[in-house]
Amino acid sequence: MSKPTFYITTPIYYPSDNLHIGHSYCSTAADTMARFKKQTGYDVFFLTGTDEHGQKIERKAYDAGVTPQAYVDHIVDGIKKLWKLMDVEYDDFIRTTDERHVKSVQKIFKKLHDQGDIYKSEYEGWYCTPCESFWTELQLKEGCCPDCGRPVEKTKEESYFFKLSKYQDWLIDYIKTHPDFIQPPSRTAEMLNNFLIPGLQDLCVSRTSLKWGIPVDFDPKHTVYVWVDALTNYINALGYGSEDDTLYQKYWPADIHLVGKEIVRFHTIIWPIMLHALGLPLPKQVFGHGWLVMGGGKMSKSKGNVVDPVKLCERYSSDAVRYFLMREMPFGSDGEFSNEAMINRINSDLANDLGNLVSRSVAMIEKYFGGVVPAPAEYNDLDKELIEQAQTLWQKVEKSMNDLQFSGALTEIWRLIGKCNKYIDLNTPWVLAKDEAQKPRLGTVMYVLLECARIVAVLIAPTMPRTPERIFAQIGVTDAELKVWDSVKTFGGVKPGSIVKKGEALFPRIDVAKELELLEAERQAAIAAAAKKEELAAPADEEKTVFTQKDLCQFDDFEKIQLVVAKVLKCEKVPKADKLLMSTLKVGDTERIVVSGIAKFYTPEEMVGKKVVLLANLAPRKIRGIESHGMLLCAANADDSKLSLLTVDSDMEDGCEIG
RNA sequence: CGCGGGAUGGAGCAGUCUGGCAGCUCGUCGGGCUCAUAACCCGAAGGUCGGAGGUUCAAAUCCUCCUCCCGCAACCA
Repeated sequence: MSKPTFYITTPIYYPSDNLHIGHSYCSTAADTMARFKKQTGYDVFFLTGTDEHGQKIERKAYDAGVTPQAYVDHIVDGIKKLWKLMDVEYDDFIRTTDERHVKSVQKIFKKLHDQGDIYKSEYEGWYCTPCESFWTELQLKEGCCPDCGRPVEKTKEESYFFKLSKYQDWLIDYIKTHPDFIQPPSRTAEMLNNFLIPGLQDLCVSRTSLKWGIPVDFDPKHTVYVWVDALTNYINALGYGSEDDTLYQKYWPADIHLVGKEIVRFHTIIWPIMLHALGLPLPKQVFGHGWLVMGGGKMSKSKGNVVDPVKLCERYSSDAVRYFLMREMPFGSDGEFSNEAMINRINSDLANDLGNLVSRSVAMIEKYFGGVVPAPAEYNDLDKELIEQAQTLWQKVEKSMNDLQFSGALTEIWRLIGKCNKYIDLNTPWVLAKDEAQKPRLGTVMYVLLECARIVAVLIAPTMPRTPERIFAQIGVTDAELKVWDSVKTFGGVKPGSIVKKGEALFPRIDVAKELELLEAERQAAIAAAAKKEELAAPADEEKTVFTQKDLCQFDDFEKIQLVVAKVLKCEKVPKADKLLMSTLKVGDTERIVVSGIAKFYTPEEMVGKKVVLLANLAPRKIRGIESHGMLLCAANADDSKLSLLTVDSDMEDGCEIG
């Protein structure tokens, strides 16, 4: 007797900054799906939340002069307001700083440890100072930090590791035998070829350098690193492992984890293995959706192309924004976001097609029938064709929605709307109205239109939660049973005799030119603001760039280092490497090849002739197959966004020693 | 030859699996209508389906090669 359950999640967002339209996109999709499932009779649980730990937030909070907790509290506040504004109605919002989550993470960590899937590394490891990250020998890429690529130091710092490698074959098998697990299917090949088949490495799951996180309770100097912390939110929110796990029992495994394509990897490799190790069932599906791109590029603050969903919703209504997001691009592939595209969508689909259809239908009933819905007389072929389309529409919508093809579902609905507008023209009610004898025919036409409007209102509800009621109010539908899913399977729900009432335009037409101008002005202002902020932040950052002096070094040690002036004779890009330049250097009477990761900052042409500083006696190393003999000294800021080669102040011959 | 995805009228996309008159939305132009939010309806113009070759009665679709774009990965002594 109980309804089937449906558990859907969004990723837990990282609250280091306010969310942008890309996050809204994902949450709107999840919400639309959740609403659709509720509408079609499922017992739905919709989870979203925030992933609040980690270095970046610690730093942001420090910069803002507040505690990390206070910092995330503030951002989370804004996120919850955004979801409210966008009618994203989640059943639970989990924060990784929640007590329930922290406790459960500790338990899970311990369990995995006790059963031997998490082990403490007994070997010396490698530490990347800028990243404050600890890596195993295996994780290193060419002997460098796999995150930032900078040199690492040998340290004895211990760390816990999760045995991913142990379950690799099982996972490959699982993915191959469950073709629906990773969606869209193209992602499956990506995961298998890039990560699984080459082989997994054990995963570092604790850090001793990280303070803002969940402590490993049985070894408190360790902090749980992101994986176990973030991914387990999906079961922790349901009370897994707690005294009351009824929700877990009821809803797990999840039906869909909706994630951005950039994190498909974590959800289809690390998370399944973690669950499997815990002896738990896997989510039925991980769906990687595409990104909203703007002007061809990813959104970024400095480009000034970050779109603020709050502004859009305030200006155009959340239903309009939701409609645009769900309609504009097929779910799963990337889509272009532009103000123009959005406004055009709103104008043509919502104002012209839907809004105007309701408006003209209601206006005619008021005009010709005093606002009282007429009873239909006999249906002719024209009517029957439209009716047939209207009462079978739900089947197409249902199919598309179940495949997460929101765009397809909406396209089908709008096909009916288009047909209705045409139906009006074919029947020319204004002509019928002039002939009293045609009154029954006129009534039939009006009735059919109104009923179609009702069906449309019901079907768009998951995507546009507010609009249906506004339509119902105008077309005089008050009975609750005429607003539910089953009511669209038979034509004829609207009751003759009910009263229609023309209201405000559902979606007022937008003046495109004017609006674009306004938005552009705002965008420019945003860029200026971002630039200004950066300017202000830059000096402050420098002050705060933590300069930690390393252990003292004796003169003897320094003597080991041989720095010389070198002249760049030739320079070319290393093929198939974005960042590498290969330079031929003249050092006195010798020549040598050095490979450097500076291609983003210098072109080969401008390198030629430069007098640079070379660390000459560095042990040679192969980089991308080329043996590099030494290292060009550079100054670089923390995030590598700025870099400058060291040169000598006045012209010195190559080969001169520096010291 | 690291792994994927993509290239289709001016714009954005579908169609490709399973070959059969090249389709949708927006825009442009012309017409119709007057119920409606200058909205709606009809019609037209506009594409050698990224390039070259091949298979076939027939190719956007299948095969081979090539070019360009986008992710991921790699790369940072």
